This record gives sequence, C-alpha cells and structure tokens, in this order.
Amino acid sequence: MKKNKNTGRIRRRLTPEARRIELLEAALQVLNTIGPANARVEDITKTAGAAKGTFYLYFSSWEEMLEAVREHILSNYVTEMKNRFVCRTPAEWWAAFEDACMAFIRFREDLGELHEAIFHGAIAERPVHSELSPDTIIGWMLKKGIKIGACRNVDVEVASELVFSVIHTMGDNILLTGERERYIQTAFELFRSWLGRTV
Amino acid sequence: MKKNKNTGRIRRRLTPEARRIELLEAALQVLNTIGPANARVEDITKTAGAAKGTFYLYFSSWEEMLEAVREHILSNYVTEMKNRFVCRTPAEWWAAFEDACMAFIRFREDLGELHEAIFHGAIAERPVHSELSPDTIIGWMLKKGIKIGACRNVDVEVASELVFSVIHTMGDNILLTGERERYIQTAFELFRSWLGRTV
Amino acid sequence: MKKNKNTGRIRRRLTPEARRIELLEAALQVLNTIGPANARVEDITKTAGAAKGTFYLYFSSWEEMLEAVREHILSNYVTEMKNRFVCRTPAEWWAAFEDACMAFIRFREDLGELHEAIFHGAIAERPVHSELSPDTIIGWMLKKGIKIGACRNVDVEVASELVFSVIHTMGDNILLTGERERYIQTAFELFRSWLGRTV
Amino acid sequence: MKKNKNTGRIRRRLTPEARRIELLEAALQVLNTIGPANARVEDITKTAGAAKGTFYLYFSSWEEMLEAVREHILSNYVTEMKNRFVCRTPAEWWAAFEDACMAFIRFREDLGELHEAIFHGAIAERPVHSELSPDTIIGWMLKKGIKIGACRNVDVEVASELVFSVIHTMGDNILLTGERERYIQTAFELFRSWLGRTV
DNA sequence: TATGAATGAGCCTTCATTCAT
DNA sequence: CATGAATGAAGGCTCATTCAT
Repeated sequence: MKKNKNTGRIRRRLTPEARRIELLEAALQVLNTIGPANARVEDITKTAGAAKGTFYLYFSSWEEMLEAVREHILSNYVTEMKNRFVCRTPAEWWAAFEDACMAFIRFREDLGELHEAIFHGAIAERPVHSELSPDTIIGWMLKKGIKIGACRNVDVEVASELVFSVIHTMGDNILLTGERERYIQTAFELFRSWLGRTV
Repeated sequence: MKKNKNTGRIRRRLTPEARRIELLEAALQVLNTIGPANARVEDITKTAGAAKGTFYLYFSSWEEMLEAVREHILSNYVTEMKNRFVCRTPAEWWAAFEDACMAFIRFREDLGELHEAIFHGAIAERPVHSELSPDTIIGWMLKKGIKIGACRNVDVEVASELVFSVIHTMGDNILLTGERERYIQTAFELFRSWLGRTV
Repeated sequence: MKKNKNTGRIRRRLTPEARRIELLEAALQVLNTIGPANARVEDITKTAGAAKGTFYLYFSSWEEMLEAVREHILSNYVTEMKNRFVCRTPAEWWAAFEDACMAFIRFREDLGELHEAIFHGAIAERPVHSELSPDTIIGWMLKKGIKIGACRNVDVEVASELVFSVIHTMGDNILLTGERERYIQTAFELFRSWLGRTV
Repeated sequence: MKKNKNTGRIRRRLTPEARRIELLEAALQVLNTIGPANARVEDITKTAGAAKGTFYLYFSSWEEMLEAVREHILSNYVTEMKNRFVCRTPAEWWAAFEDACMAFIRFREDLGELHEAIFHGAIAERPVHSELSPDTIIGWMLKKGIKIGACRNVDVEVASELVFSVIHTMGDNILLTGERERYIQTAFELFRSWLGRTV
C-alpha cells in the first residue's frame, strides 16, 4: 500500500573505495567552503551526491571522518615533502629547508578553513599517526642537517616542536596579513642564528 | 498566564558586581573542570548558585561571557607581568625575560582547559583589547631589550609573534610531557642565539 | 556588608492614581509604538519612568493592564460620542450618524496598533463593560433613529452588530488603502438603503 | 558525540505526502481543541504520532504550518463553494447567494477555534493567495449578480468587503448566541434592500 | 509605596545518528 | 550497498512574575 517513490536520485552503486574517496573529497570541499563550524553531515553527502545514511556506511561518526580527512591530507603532503628534501652539502640543506618552509606555507594556504577543522577541532586530541606528524618530519630534517654539518647539535625532539611552531605562526600571519617577505625574513634569521653552525 | 512559583531556592539578592563576579568565577571553574566543549550555561549558574535566567542578566550570550572571562584573566595576568618586568642592564633584561617566560608557563598551567576555551574557541575571532594581547606585551619587552642593548635590532612586531609562539609551544609541551627543564633549555638557547647581542 | 547602591533612579513617590495614569499612558504609547506582540512589561515601566515591580502594584497581570487600557480608551471615546450625538429630525439623525461613523474612523486611526492589542488579543474574551460596548452605543443610536422616524423598524440588537461590523470594516480598509471616499460612499449607501425609511 | 537511542517508539516510515497530511490533520485537531494560543509544536507531533523533529521536516516554522493549514482549508472550501454557485435568473442568484451565506456559517462553525488561529493570528499579515480570498469569491458572485440583473450596480470591490464583514459577523454571533434565524433574517434583509434591484 | 535583581518554566529549533525499506 | 524519513536529546534564550530590600 505505502509506496516509497523514488524521488529522482539515481542509485549509484560504486565500489566502496570509490565511494569513500568521493565522500572524503566532498568533505574537503565542504569544510573548506562553509567552514568546519557550519558543516553538516548532509552538506557532505549532498556534495558527494549520496544519501545521508551512506555517510555512516563509511565513517562511524563525524569525528572519524575528520580523522580520515586529516590522514588523507597529511599523507599526500608528507610524501611529497620527503621526496623534495634532498641535499648533500650544508648549503643544499639550508636551501631545502627553506624550500620546505615555503612549501608548508603554501600547504597551509591551501588548507584554508580546513586547517582549523582537522588540527584544532574536536579531533585535536586524537594523535596523528607518528610518521605523519610535523614534528617527526622536521625532526628527520634536523637530524639530516646535523649529520651533514648544516646545523649544530640541538635537542632534536624539542627543537622540532619549536621549529614547527615558528613555521606555523609564520604561516598563520602571512595568511592573515599578506606580508610574506617580512615574516619569512625574520623567521629565517631566527633559524639561521639558532640552528646554523657558526663557522 | 505564566506562573512562577518559588520552588525552594533561597533568593540571594546581590549587587550586580558581586553577582557578576560569582558567575565569572563559576565560569572559570566549570570551563576548567568539565571543559569548554561540554560546559553549558546551566552548569555555570548551578555552580554559582543562581538560576539559569540570571546568567542572561549579566551576559547577553555564551560568547560574551567567554570574552568577559578572557578579559578578566588577561588583565590580571598582564598587570602583574608588567610590574615584575623591571631591568636596567642587559643581564637584568635577560633575567627578567626568562622570568617572564616562566611566569607564562605557570599561567598557562593554571589555565588548563580554559586556555582552549578562551583563546582558541568561538571567541578566537573577537580581538583582544590590544593592551592585553601577548604580542603587545612581548613587543614592549623587546623594545626595552633593544633600547638597553640586551637584544639586537629585530623587526619587533614580527619577532614578538614568533617569540610568543615559541613560548606558547614550550608551555603546551611542558604541560603535556612534564619535561620542564628540557624545553626551557632549548627555548632559551633559541632566544639567546637569535635575539642576543653578539658582542 | 552587602550594599545596594542606588543606581541613579530617583524614587518618585506619587499618589496611586497619578502613578496608575502614568503607567496607563506609557502602555498606550508602547503598545502603539512597538506593537502588542513585542511590547514587554519592562518597556512600559521604562517609558513610565518606573521600576518593573511597580507595574504589579497597579495591575495584577499583563492582561489586566490590557483591560484597563481598553476601559480607559473606550470610556473617553464613548462619552464624547454620546455628547455629540444630538438630533431631533430624521435629517439631523442621519447627519449625526454619519458624523459618528467618521468619528469612529478617526478613533480607529488613532488607535493604530493598539486596536489589535485591546480588541483582538488575549483580552478579546473578557467582555467589555456593557455600557461601553460599540453594540450598545450603536443600539442606542438606532433606537433613537427609529423613534424619531429616521430609520425603519429593525431588530435593533442584531442590526447594531451588523452596523458595527460594516463601520469596522470600512475603518480597517480606509486605514489600509487610504481610499476614504470610496468606502464611505458605499457604506453609507448601504446604511441608507437598509435602514432608511422609504417615504 | 550525540547518541540517539531508540526509546521505544515504533518508527512509522511514510511517504512525505502521507506524513504531511497526518501532521496537517493533527494540527487542525490540536488548534481546534486546545486553541491556537496554547498549542505547541509538540502537541501536534504527539497527536500525529510523530517525533518533534519530524515537524520541522515538513514545516520550517510554526507560522509556515499555519499558512499551510489555511491554504488547505480554504482551497477545499472555495472549490466546493464555487461549484455550488450556479444560477441563471435573479431568483436563482439570490437563492444561491443565500445558500452560500449559509454554507459560510457552517464552514465558520466547523472551524471553531481554528478561525482565530489562521485568519487573525501571527499569520494575518501574510496574504492569502488571491484566488482563495473571501473578497475575491464574493466579488465574483456580485459581478455575476449584477450581470444577470439580480443586483444593482455597486462598487464591487468595496461591496465585497462589506458583504464579507456582514456575513462574518453574522457567523460569529450565531456561533456565540445560537440565534440563527434572527441573524439570518436581519442580514438578508440588509442584503436585499442594499443590493437588490428595485424594479 | 517603590525598586530592580532574581527566578525558572517553557519553547523552538538543530542535527548526529538510526533504521525500515 | 544505498536511501532518506524519522528520531529525540539537547540547549540557548525569553520574560512574566516574585520578593528581598
């Protein structure tokens, strides 16, 4: 007796992986567009061309989705970052390091609103898989720098965190004020005087 | 039409100032205890021994209250900080500066969960009254340091922000790991090699 | 220990009647200005230069105040209306009647928003004191009209209500459209053909 | 974060149309029973056997629902009214007109409390779709009456409004007093002497 | 008599999550 | 696998009324 009319959507049957990617990318877009505070499950499924319930077939909760987004973004970023970071001499290390900083700024700019959502929101507690954490990456760079004589011998673990916070702040402020050169100059001055080997 | 029976609570009639303080202090406690994400208006009024509606006599919204809490905390902190920061020689400046850093760490520790609520939540957008902003305070210190020859000549505005981010990160991590000495050592090394005058 | 500061208002001690009048007039103004749906007790007391609690010394509830406002307005209006309605011949009656209609329109215009508040709001149920009801007044006019031969013999009670509804509608629509002449013409045509004596 | 346990209600999944009807009918009943001033969203959903949130799937606000109810009722009523209003001679016109008046009275009686809710409440401002407005319907009747010589030539637009107000008042008072015959007699007398052609 | 701080029931609305189809 | 209708807990805010002073 009761009929459920098909309201027009075509039921798209996809492989789980494909569907998950679609949702993930819709999430990226939505979080970035309307902001994490206003994004709703339904915004994402609509963008992905899926039904609300489908969301829960792929993520057990909103927060889990945020984690997945973070993982997705970070792993892309880190892979590329590592590939680019090649150097043999101290001069090359510094060039690569500064290049990496610039890449981070761009990465940060591309993230936009997303940044807040996945690094400072409800998810902030849940630890990032260690290999993807910025501290690990920076630590890896520093170790290399120390090894090839580009940097002096610092407490790598601690230094990594401080380096990251400086880069992060630089990124935030460039985004905010647009004064790219000014921030870069001061930050690099900091890095060189702190980490550089005084010959 | 609407009746309002007195259901047992004793009405405590206070001066507006007294009530406001009570609510503010209850807010501090609640935000710190159950965390900003879970705190509700009613938690605060219950803690303050007031009725829900009373909250809205003193704050027009939840966010306005957060702002009031921030103002309250910052102005106390900044006042004290400024009073302690006295110095005439470079050596005194560095002692005062390191002292101020330590004071910040303690401040940060005392804030606990509150930190998140009032500096990174919904309120983050609303600008802090400039005199109370950390950047302003640090800028003030740096200018003094440059003037009396304790620091070299840096872009004060930018440097303040970077200094703050380093202190902030140091604070976060000390809170997280407990490894006070280690962070302090590396951070101070950073400050001295970056800002110190190489004579 | 606890002091209640005087917050600036001067405690004006008035005779009860004076205070009541002030409140009543403030109510008139407020209801008319911001509309019955948005008017609050406090708007009235503020306008009257009194404290919120004072309201309840003079009216036991919001609705009672509405009733008082209605009584106040009607009794003024009706008194004047009756005084003006003097006539001896049929021609005079019709002139007086039309004059009364026009007076009603003006009255209605002056009421503005108030009209809704006191004649169609929460108060609508509570009966107006019979002497003040429009039906009574119109009935009184009709009886006079019949007596002096200006009107034919109708069921006065029923006719009064119909007459009032026509006048009322005429008033509403003149207020709405501004087309005074048009409405008056048709309505008077109605009255004359219906009530007039066909000689 | 938020859990949503099923606490016992059986989920009745209906088509949107069916659910909307159920809610609309529940609204009719509730508004009529407990009165528009006391009716709450939850009363309606309870009556409809639905959850509170379901209401907002079908109406974006309380007022929108009132509008929907009004539309629903009016369109039923008007359709039937128009179908019944057939006439060729003046005598037939008067019969049909009086019949329509009686139908309106019955309609009005059936509405009960609803009348207030949908024609004089918060919704009063929002214009009724013109084809459904009583003035339009009555105007349509009058034009017909004039055309076939049942009525004399009046300002149709204005006359419609006055006719409606008379019918309306008659309805109100019959409802109030029960004196059907008395009101009908006087009102029809009015209509005939005013609108009828004096041959 | 006057004040205005305090009360708390009440209601709308949102939206993550569930589940019948 | 997919859908989208259904759920209901939760919470911010209002404001008539009360009452300590």
